Amino acid sequence: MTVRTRYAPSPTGFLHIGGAWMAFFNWLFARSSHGAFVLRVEDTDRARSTLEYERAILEDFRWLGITWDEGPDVGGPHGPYRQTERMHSYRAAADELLARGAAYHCFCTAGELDAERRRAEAAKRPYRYSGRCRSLTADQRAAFQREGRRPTIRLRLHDHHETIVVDDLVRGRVEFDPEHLDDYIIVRSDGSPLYNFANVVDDHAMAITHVIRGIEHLSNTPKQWVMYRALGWTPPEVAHLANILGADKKKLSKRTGDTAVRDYRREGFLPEALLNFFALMAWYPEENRELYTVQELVERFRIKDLGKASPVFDLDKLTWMNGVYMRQFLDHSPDRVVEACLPSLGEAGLLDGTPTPAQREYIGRVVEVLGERIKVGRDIVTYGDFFFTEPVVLEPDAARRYLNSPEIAALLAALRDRVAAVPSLDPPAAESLVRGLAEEKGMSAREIVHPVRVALTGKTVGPGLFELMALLGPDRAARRLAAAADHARRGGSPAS
RNA sequence: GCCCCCAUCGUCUAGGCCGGCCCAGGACACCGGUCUUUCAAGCCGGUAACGCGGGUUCGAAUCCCGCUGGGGGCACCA
Repeated sequence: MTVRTRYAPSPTGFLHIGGAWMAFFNWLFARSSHGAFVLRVEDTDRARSTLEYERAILEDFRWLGITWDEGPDVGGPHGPYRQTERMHSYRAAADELLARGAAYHCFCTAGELDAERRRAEAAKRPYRYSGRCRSLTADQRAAFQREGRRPTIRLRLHDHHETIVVDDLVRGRVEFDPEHLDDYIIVRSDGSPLYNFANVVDDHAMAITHVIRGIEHLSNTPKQWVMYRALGWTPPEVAHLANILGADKKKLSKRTGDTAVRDYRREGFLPEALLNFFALMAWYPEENRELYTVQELVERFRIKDLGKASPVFDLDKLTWMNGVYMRQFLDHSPDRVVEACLPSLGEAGLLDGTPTPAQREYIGRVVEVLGERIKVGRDIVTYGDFFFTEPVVLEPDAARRYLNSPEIAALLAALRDRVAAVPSLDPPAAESLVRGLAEEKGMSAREIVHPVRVALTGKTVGPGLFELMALLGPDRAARRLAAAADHARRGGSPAS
């Protein structure tokens, strides 16, 4: 049997970390068993669904490297892949259910049902549909029809008395007493299908064999199982995963951090790191190891080894992991690091639009100088903004501490003259200029390095001083040293 | 209210099916030290957990029961 999995996003927003995580395991399972991964768009909620969101979600998946074999854009043998385009099959399945007597028309209005529900709540009884429309006569139906009532369609669970067993691939056998289920609505009065119905019909039509989904669906599963049976279909294998929690142990929300995949992309996280991290939130392939390539994950994945508890999204660990990948890319494909830094540069106003080849080259050199300091793309701004600003912005504390005396001013001015006198600078040249000056003045390198660093970068922390001087070049370095000398001469107070 | 799921360091987890190798291992974070012009990275070291209560057993993180805590479901939402 060929494994076929799916992820079914609703295009009502950007791709959420939780959704991407769930999709990832479905994808991983399909790939590890040489099966197919299907993307199905659940857009029956027409008020909130848009094509823009659909496109954005697809783009985020593509960026992550989660590829689909069938979907709304590429089509496939079981299409179409948007629920709004599949209304005919829901209609057909509903008719089939009606014909078999496994479903019936319900003429109760929303208001009437609401009243029923409220009564149950007031009596502290669990609400179950009363079943008033379960066995209407033709006359009664006609009467309701004449009143102008438009019926919904309900699945008949009433006759089902056996225990419903869900064999969850990660949780094992879970039993449900059918007495707690009621005849639930599968088609609205306007003829559109509800989630539990469309989902079953589509999974069957698309020959889905395995579904990995959120635990919130575990309680829905028995309802779906009854429908599969009524239709004479075989349900897929299922595995339910607990949801990702935020640092506050509550459901991941904007309050505790970014929730959209796109936010992480913008901040300069790498898809490789994200995928590796995703895996670890529910599954450790081997003991004592946390770094895996996607290929290794695909080779090792076993659905049974998935964890049952709710993982907390640990941003610190993701950041560490991203740093590991950044350092690897620094060696063999530094362009990937540059790529990850671009959005942050744009957002910080340090880069306008798409970089020219020359700008890209320069950014590449900045990345090289910043080196392993860049754990996330945005670090290029926190550590290296001065490579892109003119004049440099002095951090007040740093200037007060290191650019505060006439002696410093003289020192910086002296270095400025030496820097201005050379045609070009490479790191060794920069080093000998600085160390040479220190020696002549009888100072330690340390004493001169700090003020110079602040003069050139505005900060007390950053990349190696000589590398940074070389990249800045004699002109810019000289200008900054002169400005800083002025600043120091005034005793560290800002220019008026 | 009813039903379902879950429970090892602050966090992610290994181990639990086949009880002794676990006075619980790794990683992130944190704290020291080292390297060093700063920061980061690296290296060395450290703090830190089996939710509670009963069983079963010579022996329980591991098996059983109860409790507590957390999460989810009970829609003409998905």
